[in-house]
Amino acid sequence: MRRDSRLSRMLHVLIHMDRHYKRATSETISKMLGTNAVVVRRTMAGLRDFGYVRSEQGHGGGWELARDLDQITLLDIYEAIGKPPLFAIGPSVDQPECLVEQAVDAKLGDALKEAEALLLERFRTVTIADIAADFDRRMPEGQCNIHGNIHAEQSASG
Amino acid sequence: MRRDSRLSRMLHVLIHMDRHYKRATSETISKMLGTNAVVVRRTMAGLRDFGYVRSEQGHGGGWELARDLDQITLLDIYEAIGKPPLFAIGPSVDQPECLVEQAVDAKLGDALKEAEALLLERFRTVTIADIAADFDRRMPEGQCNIHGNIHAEQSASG
DNA sequence: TCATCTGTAACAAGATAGGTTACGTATCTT
DNA sequence: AAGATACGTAACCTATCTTGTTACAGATGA
Repeated sequence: MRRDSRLSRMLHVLIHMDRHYKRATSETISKMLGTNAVVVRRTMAGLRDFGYVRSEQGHGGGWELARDLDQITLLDIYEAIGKPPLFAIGPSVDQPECLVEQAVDAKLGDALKEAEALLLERFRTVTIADIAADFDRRMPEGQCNIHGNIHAEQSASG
Repeated sequence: MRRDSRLSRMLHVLIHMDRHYKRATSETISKMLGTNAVVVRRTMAGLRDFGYVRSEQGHGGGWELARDLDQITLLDIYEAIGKPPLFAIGPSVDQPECLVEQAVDAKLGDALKEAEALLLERFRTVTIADIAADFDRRMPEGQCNIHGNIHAEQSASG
């Protein structure tokens, strides 16, 4: 299985929604992400449940932001997509009876917990608006439209 | 697939080899780990290549430690098993042309790199002997034999 | 009524660690 | 020399999880 890219994808989408779309259909978003509309609905369902976006059914419907980007942290989105596992490594069994194995897992678990705490702390203190600001700094003048067109073209060709 | 448990398993084995066996066959080790002899050979091949263990073929052969446990760090073993991915999350594509996506991945990548650096630093400063010492502290007096018998029984029943 | 959207179920694809079988080769014992 | 014991490795299957895809039901607006 490839690595879980839901967090990255959702951040990507939310910034585009803020900058380039007032309301976007799952189809439009799927073109942005290079994926499928069902995948978009599936992943964004969590964000809707947590109140970060709204969805409207039927003709003229789609997705829109329900909160300003400076009011949403990476941790919020991580939780909204269901707090998927952060680490690819771990113990072999959950509750080993072997005391050596317990000692190994405890030591390894300590290191992982530390790293996880650091990662989640970063997630907690970074808002999506912070990332959008990074984008503004990266973007050469007048590149906004060109950039927007990347996705527009994908949308047209799809 | 469940999480990669090779690091945990190898640490577990090395401590047992130090404490309970001077030389162990893949079959014996596989019983310890609740797995298969081929899996053991496959995983321990990396440790052999890095000089942490030796293997002897043929009658009377098996695996033995080639270095003291206080001379092997968790980082050593992590590298010996091929530095498998530490994180289960990551970007969707490797080199996105979208500048928003680049900004997202950069910010996310910074947080992940920090967490990875912390984790590897812990791996670097902890020796397997440190874990074995933790085991000694956990182990009530006289439990060593009982503990050893857990694996001995598994070996006998297999 | 019909086209447009979301909501979901169901299932296939892809990736990777782990499990299993099979067989080659080395080594010790007899 | 023969046989038993063990490692080395290829080949293939399994399990698990994200992602991709198809199909269809329900909601909404023209």
